Amino acid sequence: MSESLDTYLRKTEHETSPPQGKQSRREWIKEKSLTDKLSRAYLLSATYDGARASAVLKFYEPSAGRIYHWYDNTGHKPYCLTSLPPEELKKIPKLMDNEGLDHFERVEKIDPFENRANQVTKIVAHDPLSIGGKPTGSIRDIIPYARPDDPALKVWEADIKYYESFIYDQGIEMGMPYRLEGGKIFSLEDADKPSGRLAGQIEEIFAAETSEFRNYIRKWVHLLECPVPALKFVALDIEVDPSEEARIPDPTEAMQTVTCVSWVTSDGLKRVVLLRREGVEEGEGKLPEGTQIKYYDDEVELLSEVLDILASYPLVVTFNGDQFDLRYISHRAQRLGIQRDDIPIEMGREFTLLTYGIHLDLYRLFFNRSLQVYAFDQKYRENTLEAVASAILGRGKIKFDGSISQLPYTELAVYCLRDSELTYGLAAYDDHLTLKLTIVLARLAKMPVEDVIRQGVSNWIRSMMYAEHRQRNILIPTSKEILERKGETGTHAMIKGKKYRGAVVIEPTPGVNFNIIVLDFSSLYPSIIKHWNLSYETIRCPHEECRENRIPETSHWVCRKQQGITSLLIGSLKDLRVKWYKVKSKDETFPKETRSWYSIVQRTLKVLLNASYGVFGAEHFGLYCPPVAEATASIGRYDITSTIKKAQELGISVIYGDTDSVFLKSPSDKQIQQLIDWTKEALGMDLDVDKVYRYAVFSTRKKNYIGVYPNGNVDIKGLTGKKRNTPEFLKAAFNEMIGTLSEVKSENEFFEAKGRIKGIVKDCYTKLKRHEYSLEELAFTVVMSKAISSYDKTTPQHVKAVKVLPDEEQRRVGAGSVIQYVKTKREPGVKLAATASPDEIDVGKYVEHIQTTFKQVLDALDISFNEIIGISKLESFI
DNA sequence: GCGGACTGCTTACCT
DNA sequence: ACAGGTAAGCAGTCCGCG
Repeated sequence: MSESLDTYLRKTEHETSPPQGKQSRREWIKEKSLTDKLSRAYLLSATYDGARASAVLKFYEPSAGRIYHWYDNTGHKPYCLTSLPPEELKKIPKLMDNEGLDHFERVEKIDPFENRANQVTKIVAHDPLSIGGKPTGSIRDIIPYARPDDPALKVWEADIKYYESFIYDQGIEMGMPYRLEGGKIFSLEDADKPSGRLAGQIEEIFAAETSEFRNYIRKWVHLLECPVPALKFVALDIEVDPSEEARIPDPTEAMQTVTCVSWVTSDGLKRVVLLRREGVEEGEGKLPEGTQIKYYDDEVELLSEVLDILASYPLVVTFNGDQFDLRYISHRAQRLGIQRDDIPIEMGREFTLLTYGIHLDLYRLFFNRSLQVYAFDQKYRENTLEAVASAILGRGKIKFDGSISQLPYTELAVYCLRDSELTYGLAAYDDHLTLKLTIVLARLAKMPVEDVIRQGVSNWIRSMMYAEHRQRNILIPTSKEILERKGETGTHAMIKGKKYRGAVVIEPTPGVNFNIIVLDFSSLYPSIIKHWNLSYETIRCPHEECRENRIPETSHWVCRKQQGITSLLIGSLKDLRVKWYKVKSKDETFPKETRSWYSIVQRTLKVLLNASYGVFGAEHFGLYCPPVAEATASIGRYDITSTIKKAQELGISVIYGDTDSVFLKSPSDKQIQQLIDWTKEALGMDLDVDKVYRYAVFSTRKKNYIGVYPNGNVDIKGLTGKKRNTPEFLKAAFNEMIGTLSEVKSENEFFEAKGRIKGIVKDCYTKLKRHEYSLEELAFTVVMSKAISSYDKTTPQHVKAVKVLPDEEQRRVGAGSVIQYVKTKREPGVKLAATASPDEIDVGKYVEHIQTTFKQVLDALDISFNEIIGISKLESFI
């Protein structure tokens, strides 16, 4: 063992490998991770251990920075539910002969549709796979097969992962602190109750709500007020010799040598290990100060050190480690003869997990669309380490020319270490925002952090709702059952192929308008879900007397007798966000750390709330219920249309509106207040002043406008000049025009501004004609959303540009690649920017692009594009 | 054989 | 594997045109 390795192993305070020859490392890890006493440890993960046939919880103990495993000893077992009584089940030989079957139990469950208790049979098994998951002979498949003609036969809750079932049944609080003693775990809820003053304040805010609603608020507050400890973690990255072909190494084959591995830890260590190879030069790369570097002659020894790290850190963070780094390490180690049982990596089909600690693949987290948009404010557009890190950390990967196999040692080390540093930065920046956000989601979704990071918003909401059902002893219905009872949709979508009609967009009034007030319904859809008691069980409820409680513009009605689960869950989360976390995150009387925590909480809630309506219209969602989605959208249309009508009655002119907003032209304070009061009274909805524009510019196009704030800041929505595929020369000219507009303070100043804008457009046109723009400036930048071969219906321009490349170069362009191309005169009309020359450019096409980009604004200013161009044509003659 | 009207595909955006 | 609505540009098809 090297000296430097010894240094950091002392820091981790426990050994990483078993005594020589005693037992396999994975078994040894499991034993070493057991404890019978912990005063405070945070539950981060759960899984199922097949060998021990029980659920395992993984706790993080902050003072030692260690993970401890707790094996369930409560006797909880996998099960599913069925409508068949035990005596009928006993008549099914295949079931009775099933080796996994343990026993039957008669249990009472509340039927969510009828809201009454029912007897069902619980089929308990020895192991999860016997319930469902075996290719043939799983219990969940045997039962319906045995009774094919029985339409009333039902099997429920058979497709929930076992550890999820365990979490839900036991009310396990993911992400929360626990005490462990005498083999039992105890929630530390009393120690973490918000201070009396705070709890009192929150109680006061919700005093008018029902006691059921207030109970939900208390549950959320308990989960969301509890702080997150500092986490010890390592970020890791590997490099592989691409050797002969310049293809991406295959992690399941793992044919190529691992040449370099680097890692950066939360306790300040930076280390690079390199493999000595023939003909590689030392190099002149400069590693950051304090970086440890070690050369190995033997790849097995190098990998052993890496496996030690993976066996000793509680949290391992990678960027694409699921698909590449950890997978490659595992297969490579096996290929080189290391025993499978000595590799502390657990491989699934899509995930790669760790035997000891927890692996978080940040690629999957940053790839999540909901988080990208709502948690990270669309700061990055592509899902590469380079793009995400540059946007968030302001620092990108190391660039070099040629192949990675040609890099000298120190250059390779610097390159590899940078990737680890960036990955580390993505986990650590902004006071560990990424990790905290993950833990908040784990608490709300009742899901292990590893699953949170790898799954989408529909699974978070599914898990949150399933847990709620189990806690209230409500039977979780199957998707099929919901669909049969509640049916499909009835409205007609505007877009072909969509299931139902969505939001309305108001035709804008073209032109420039000063003093624009934008009002919007705060959290429109969650508010509707709360106010209208929407949920899969309450919509189209079985009660005759509820049928008159109609949803506008649809044939749906909603229950008046029973409070809907979705309505309660989403309603309480929404109110808590709006009335507590959002306001208090800006309250200067709170300490800075509290405000920053509140800001993370409110952003996380926003992610969940924004998706809460959409999931009901998503077929793969566990509680898919199209009428709920359709009703929500329909009420939204009703609310905004009647608000606009009311505004007009009040004498306010409405310039524009989209989904949940109305743009009003110079309304008086009194008029605004009247409208707000009316929506509260008539619709039960909160309408707020969202933005005030000094002036706004509209063309005839929807979802297209410029809004200038009193301080000169500018909102640009939907305009071509802002889109990321627009060539730089157009973006630059467009921004120049925006700069001019931001300085306009009154209608009088517009005259001069128009003159300057004409100048900007004309200048852009002239420069184009004179070939003064470089190819980079002229390039369109388009993301290829799928593999080249999948473009079988049409061949878009960016694909055309790639298709002229030789095959081996084409193969390197896959889904997610960014293509830069210019438009050329000769067939096929496009060429990659890097391969084109300035004289091939199709100037005429580019003039059309100048026109569309600026027309969106010129129209509103009453300026004609041709007039501008005409002038310049005249000048070019002189 | 060619051009205009049309539909469909694709990307990027808005709420 | 949240949803639907809009803009823009191009690809591909159909039809009329003696």
